[in-house]
Amino acid sequence: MANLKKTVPTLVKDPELIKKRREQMIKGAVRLFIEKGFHRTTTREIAKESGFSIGTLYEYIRSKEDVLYLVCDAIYEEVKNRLAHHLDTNSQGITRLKKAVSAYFQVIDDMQDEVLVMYQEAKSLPKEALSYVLQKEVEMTEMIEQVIRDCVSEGVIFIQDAQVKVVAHNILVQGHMWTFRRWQIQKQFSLEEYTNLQIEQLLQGINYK
Amino acid sequence: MANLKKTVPTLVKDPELIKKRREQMIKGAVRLFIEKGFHRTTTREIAKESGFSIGTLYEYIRSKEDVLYLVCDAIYEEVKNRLAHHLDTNSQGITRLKKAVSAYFQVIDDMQDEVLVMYQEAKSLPKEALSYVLQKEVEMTEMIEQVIRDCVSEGVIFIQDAQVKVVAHNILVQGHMWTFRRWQIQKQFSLEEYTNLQIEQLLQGINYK
Amino acid sequence: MANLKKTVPTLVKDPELIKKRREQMIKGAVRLFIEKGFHRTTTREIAKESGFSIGTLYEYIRSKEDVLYLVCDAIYEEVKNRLAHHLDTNSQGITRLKKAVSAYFQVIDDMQDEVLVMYQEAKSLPKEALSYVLQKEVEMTEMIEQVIRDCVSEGVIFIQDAQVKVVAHNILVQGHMWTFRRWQIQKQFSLEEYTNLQIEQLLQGINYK
Amino acid sequence: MANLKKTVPTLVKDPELIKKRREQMIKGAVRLFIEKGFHRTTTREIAKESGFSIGTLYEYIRSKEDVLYLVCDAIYEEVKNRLAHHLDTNSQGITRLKKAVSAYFQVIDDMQDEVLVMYQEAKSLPKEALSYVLQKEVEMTEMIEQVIRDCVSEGVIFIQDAQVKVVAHNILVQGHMWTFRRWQIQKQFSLEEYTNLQIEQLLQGINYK
DNA sequence: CATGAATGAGCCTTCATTCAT
DNA sequence: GATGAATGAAGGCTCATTCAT
Repeated sequence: MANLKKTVPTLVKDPELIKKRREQMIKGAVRLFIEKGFHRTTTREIAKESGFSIGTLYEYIRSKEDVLYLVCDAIYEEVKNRLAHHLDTNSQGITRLKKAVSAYFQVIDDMQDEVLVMYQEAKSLPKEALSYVLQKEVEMTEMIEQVIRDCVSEGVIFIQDAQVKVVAHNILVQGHMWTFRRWQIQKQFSLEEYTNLQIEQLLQGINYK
Repeated sequence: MANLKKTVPTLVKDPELIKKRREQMIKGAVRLFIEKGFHRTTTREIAKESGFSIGTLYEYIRSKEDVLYLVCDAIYEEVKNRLAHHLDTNSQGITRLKKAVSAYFQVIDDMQDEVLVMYQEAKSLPKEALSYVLQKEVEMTEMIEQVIRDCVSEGVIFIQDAQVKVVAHNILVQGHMWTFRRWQIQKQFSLEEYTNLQIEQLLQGINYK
Repeated sequence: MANLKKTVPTLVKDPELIKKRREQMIKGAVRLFIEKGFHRTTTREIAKESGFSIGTLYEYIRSKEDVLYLVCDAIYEEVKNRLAHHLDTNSQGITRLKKAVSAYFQVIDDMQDEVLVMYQEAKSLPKEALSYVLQKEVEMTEMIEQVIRDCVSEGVIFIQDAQVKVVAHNILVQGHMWTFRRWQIQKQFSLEEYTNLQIEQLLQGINYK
Repeated sequence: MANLKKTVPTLVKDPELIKKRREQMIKGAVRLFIEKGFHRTTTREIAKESGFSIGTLYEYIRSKEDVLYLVCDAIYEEVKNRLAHHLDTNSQGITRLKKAVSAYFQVIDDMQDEVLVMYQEAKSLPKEALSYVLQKEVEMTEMIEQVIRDCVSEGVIFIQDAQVKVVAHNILVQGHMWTFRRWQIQKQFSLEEYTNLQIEQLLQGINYK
């Protein structure tokens, strides 16, 4: 269950430089992937957008797929970090869950393009790299699950264990929805409205007889 | 808002033949796209898998993207038809909604691979073709919305209009979830369990203080 | 010990065409390999020299190494055929061996450039292809050995078995010498002189006390 | 016909250092060339195998081809030296020639890989460098020729002048044979057997009527 | 002197598309 | 209508060489 970070081999030795160059690279690649997708972006374009030559690009990666991995990894890391940061509340009771959902939706909204790219292109990752990335998804799910379980422990929510998982997945996916279906949803709702409606639905379900 | 079917130009006149060849083509292409994705599939492979030559393939389409359009269109049509077929019930009250959700999840489960392919590759469609396909998504949403509204009209559900939309989207996306997150979800739940849990959640929300 | 011909896969089906195109390709490639060696020759150059486009080249081979294999194979085949043709004599006694050596040296002289290329570049063949080619060398050796053995059977030569092998190898290699050391040898001797001297040496050795 | 040693320019002044670094370099390069050939070896690999950086490598050479020249030159020098050392006998008569051949074959056997590399890769040398190296080959031939001529002078061998040259070339090439055709010959004979058979053949030729 | 990051020309190969038969 | 050979733009990647530190 350990999830050692997969490291992409480099020809360059200086760790400082690696960090710097990869940041440039990721930034450039994300911009391009958002614009035209992974397959339609060439390595030459990535190099240029990153501010260095094609030769230099390949000093920091072995293959184009490495760029994708680096990009997906960075985006996940960013989302997770932001989320973790926002979850760090002292709220009590159901408020805690509400705030978590709000925070999560907010993070997704802030990183719409990145999230979109990641979910659309990750499938092009080589098998092993994909596993590493999917593991991150599992971790995200667990973070949300934990918030719910905390509420259960506190006695503010009464649901069976299986339902916890389903609800966690639902919340996650409702975040994705906000980006994937934005051409429909963001025309109809503001983020705040969307958040409120989803939280309401989450807590009360449909009010039926 | 018009939804005229976008037609792909052909060099061949005989409509019967067009229909036949395109069916072969779609069947072959879906198989390949499922296996290796749109970008990694070559037109030669599509022709071969379809049972005719590359030259013939290009008698029935203008570009590789046309194949993708035909495939996405066919899959949507199939999903919509199957769903429409299953919705055709005489159920009353909340049961009607429950059955709709069940039916929808069942359809998705039956067409997992196709649904997965469609949602993953549609983004590679040229702008205009993408619009046509997304329109189908809107229609699907409306079908679900209609079921909910019917319940509202019948007086078995009391929710505001905005919530109807959100719930419809949620249901749709929970269907996608069943395929997109199958590596997590299908390990944890059977389709029946998943369906029941989602319906329960949908109707009652979280049982909280 | 069977030596099935290794066939290079093609995208083209018409065997006539394959034969024709490959002949063009081999001819062009030999010319280039002679001029600048295998590694310094580009696939584009091969295509151009063969009279077709780079795309077409790759319809008839899978990799650059395939060209080298085709070239080596063709040269060996040519040398072997020519030699076999010339060996087809009715000579008796030692004359038979003399004629064989003459014929062989003549063939080598006629195909100097090709022979040179083949022996210099074959090492770049992938392992398996190299084996196929080396097998041809074995067959050549056996052809020469056979001529010697025939003389032994006829009772015109008396040498032990091991010596037969060594002599056969020597003859082969003295042929190669004529091309590999041409910058020295061909300055000093005409082919006829060289042939006579080698035959004399072969038969009598050094006349020593 | 002058045979001035071609010197490879350096950025470094200190002759001691140059000598030391080049020895490292040659040792490393030979190892790599034996393993994968000149063209498949990169300058980076050479630097690494030599124990210094790519930058340093280029302080001691101007181009990759310089490395090849240095390597070929060093190998030839080594072969020549070893041979000269072994020839330094006091033997008389035909024994002198026999010992020379034995010694030469022994040297070749000891340096198989190096000899193989040199003869296979020297062709990639730039024209001028190639001439320098070939000159070494001439010198080797002359060394052998001299041994034969000494025998002729001593009156133990009676052959015409032209034959002397041919025999010298034959001996040289029979040495190469031992490495180039090792996949055939070394399977059939030990070095001793091979040496004896070749000497026998050299002296007596084929015993024919 | 030594280092190693940067460069970019150039290589091999693929593949969507066309068109003569 | 069907076929498949031909095309060449374009892509991913390598590697000899340079030069600032």
